[in-house]
Amino acid sequence: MDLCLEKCVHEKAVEKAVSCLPDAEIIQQVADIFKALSDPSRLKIVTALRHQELCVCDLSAVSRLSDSAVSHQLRTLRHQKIVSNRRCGKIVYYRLSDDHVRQLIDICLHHVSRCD
Amino acid sequence: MDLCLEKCVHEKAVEKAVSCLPDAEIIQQVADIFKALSDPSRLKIVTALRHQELCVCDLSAVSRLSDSAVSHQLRTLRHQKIVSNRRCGKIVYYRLSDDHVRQLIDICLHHVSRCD
DNA sequence: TATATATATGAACATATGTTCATATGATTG
DNA sequence: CAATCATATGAACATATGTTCATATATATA
Repeated sequence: MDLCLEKCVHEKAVEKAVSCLPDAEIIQQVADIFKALSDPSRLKIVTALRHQELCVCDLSAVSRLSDSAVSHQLRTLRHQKIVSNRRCGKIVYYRLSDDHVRQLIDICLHHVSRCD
Repeated sequence: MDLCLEKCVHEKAVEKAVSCLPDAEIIQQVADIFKALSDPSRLKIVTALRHQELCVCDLSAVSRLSDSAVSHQLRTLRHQKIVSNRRCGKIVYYRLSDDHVRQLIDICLHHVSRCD
């Protein structure tokens, strides 16, 4: 362990950063949201849901993944409360839970498109 | 393989979603940005840099990670162009490259704090 | 009730990832 | 130039992750 606690160079700045840093729990929650969006398969699913709700089968077609793979990924997204669903007979429709997700994706798409 | 291509339920919606879906390359780039932010250690580093630049040693202190671990993570963040650096003698200062990153983190912090 | 369809889940496997430890590089100072 | 400090990197290891395949559940229909 070479934790830089005494030798640290900019004491004032470090103190400020430490005091502004969110709790470990909050950091973990934010990390979990980003993680949910960090896989291309899940990102395709979420992006496809930006403008409309779709069923699992639709999402398989759009993402070109197996139904099973989509279902597994939807579970992850559900657990992170990124998507919600409603059942209508045999069919389960998924939608984005929250507009924040839409914003995150839009910012990133903007970012990689260099439109700033 | 049980790709749902013929049986797909909502042809119109699927077509629309497919036509709106960004290229695989763009999806991958966006996923990479989210992935860079999906680890608590990297997220601590990036969050600490939200309001000021800090050197590696400072970042070790703030995040309570070893210098080596911080340096490895900074490399990842550098490769994703999330942070930039400047050298000043022995010391290397890191800062966020782009305001988009700040926005992403702010939205997520807002989101998990349920302030909507 | 039996069958079919849409979705969900568990186990297994291969691959990716984050940390540590050892060591290297680059810059300052004696 | 030698020593020291700040940072960077490579290898190794344990853990996490995404897909597939097999199977289960839930709903509709014959």
